[in-house]
Amino acid sequence: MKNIASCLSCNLKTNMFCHLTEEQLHDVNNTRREVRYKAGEVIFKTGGPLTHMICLTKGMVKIFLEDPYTDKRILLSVLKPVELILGPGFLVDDSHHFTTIAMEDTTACFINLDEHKKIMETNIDYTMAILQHINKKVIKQFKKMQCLTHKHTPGKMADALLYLSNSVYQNEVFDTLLSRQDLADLAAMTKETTIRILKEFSEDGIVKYNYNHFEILNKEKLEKIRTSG
Amino acid sequence: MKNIASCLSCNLKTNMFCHLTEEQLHDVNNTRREVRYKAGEVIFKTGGPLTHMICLTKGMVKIFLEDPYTDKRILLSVLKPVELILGPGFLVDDSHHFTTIAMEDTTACFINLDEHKKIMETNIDYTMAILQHINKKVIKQFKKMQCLTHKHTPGKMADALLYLSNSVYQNEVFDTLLSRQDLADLAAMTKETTIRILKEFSEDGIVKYNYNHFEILNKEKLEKIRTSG
DNA sequence: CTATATTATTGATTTATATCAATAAATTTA
DNA sequence: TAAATTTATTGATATAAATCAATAATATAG
Repeated sequence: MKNIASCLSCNLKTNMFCHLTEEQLHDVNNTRREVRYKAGEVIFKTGGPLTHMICLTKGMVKIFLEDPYTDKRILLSVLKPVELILGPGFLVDDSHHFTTIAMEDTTACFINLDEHKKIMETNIDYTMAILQHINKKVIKQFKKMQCLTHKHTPGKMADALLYLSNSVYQNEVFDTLLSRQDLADLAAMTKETTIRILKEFSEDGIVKYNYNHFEILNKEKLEKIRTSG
Repeated sequence: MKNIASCLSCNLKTNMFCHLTEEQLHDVNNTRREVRYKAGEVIFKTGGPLTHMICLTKGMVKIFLEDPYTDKRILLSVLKPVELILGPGFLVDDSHHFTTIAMEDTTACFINLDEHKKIMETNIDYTMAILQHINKKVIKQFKKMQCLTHKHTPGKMADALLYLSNSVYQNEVFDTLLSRQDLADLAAMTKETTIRILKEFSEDGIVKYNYNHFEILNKEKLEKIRTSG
């Protein structure tokens, strides 16, 4: 936590990197590559080789699970700066298990996983922070899995909207870069059903929207729909 | 890997513990508690305090995700000895996020998480093995999530049967302690649908079963059903 | 060894949601 | 700016799977 200033200086503002020594931070800073993406561009692709983790320093990205056989996808999460993206293939099969796509102009800092592993081996605070980061994701996944398998479409859509409002945009009013199909993939349903449920929510005065502009008008009701399912 | 003999001596046969020094293994061995369970008894309960991890040394257990509001559950996995069970609440909120239930006479070795953390802090090989263990689980979860959200009931049931045959019982012929409701929870459907699909599989000569005795007759066809979905 | 409770099975019905098809709006390209 | 393409919306229909209800089989308790 001591070297937050240094973290800021290299745009690696994650809590993670604040566990590094000045020397380690220097090493990371020297070996990292900054890559810029435009909206829609793929950063990581499922099945591809996992050689780096990224620190997202600018722009939002969307994380998809993809089925290689069907073209069905689950929108797992929407991530915003500053966030560390390290796939579960690390230490397992060195391949990507999700696809990462830039939603807008995005800057990602690529950090070599050999370098990362070397640091883990000598910096236990950092390693524990990584482990904590992973465990937090697992807990979220558990909740998502329960939501998607047990709730009906209104409950799933309520959950999706509350996720966007609470966790992503952190505002009751937000403009999203997600398409209707993305929203559908987030809530695991078809785009047609997404549209119909949004309309219902609108008619019930729960949300107000126009294209990609959304306003959560009645959060309590939305939470109720999420809970009751 | 050097001290496999010592691992065996204390029944902690997981690869994990083979990374420990003699001294660390000794410490674990001295602080661990061996607990015996009967069929149906709860080992960990969702929401309960996470103070220990367990090393399952005898008997199979089932791992459930539980929804506190509805009584719907997902049977996440069936674990058999020797397996380490460490919930994602570790380093996060120190609470259980899944429920662990003994399926038969079971022996579990409780290892204090403070002790465990202490060892992690001084033994990087062990820590990396833990991280690998967690990442492997995450990859499995991703697959499960995709299966449960996108496949139809025959595909989900095929997946469940192949999981039991390939990963749990490691045999085309097996007797399971899982009830029809458990199978339903494994494949995220109702028990009635489970029964109907099993019957269909039986009529098509894909599986043969009688109560809890199952035989996979046509694995290729079952795999095809899983894939096509 | 019967009575009771639990689990498994089957059938009839309902319902949620996907699919299909057509149109409308918005965005991109020429 | 118009044409073409993509994305969004609406409606009609089909269908998968849940729910409800009843019976059968098995396990447990008295």
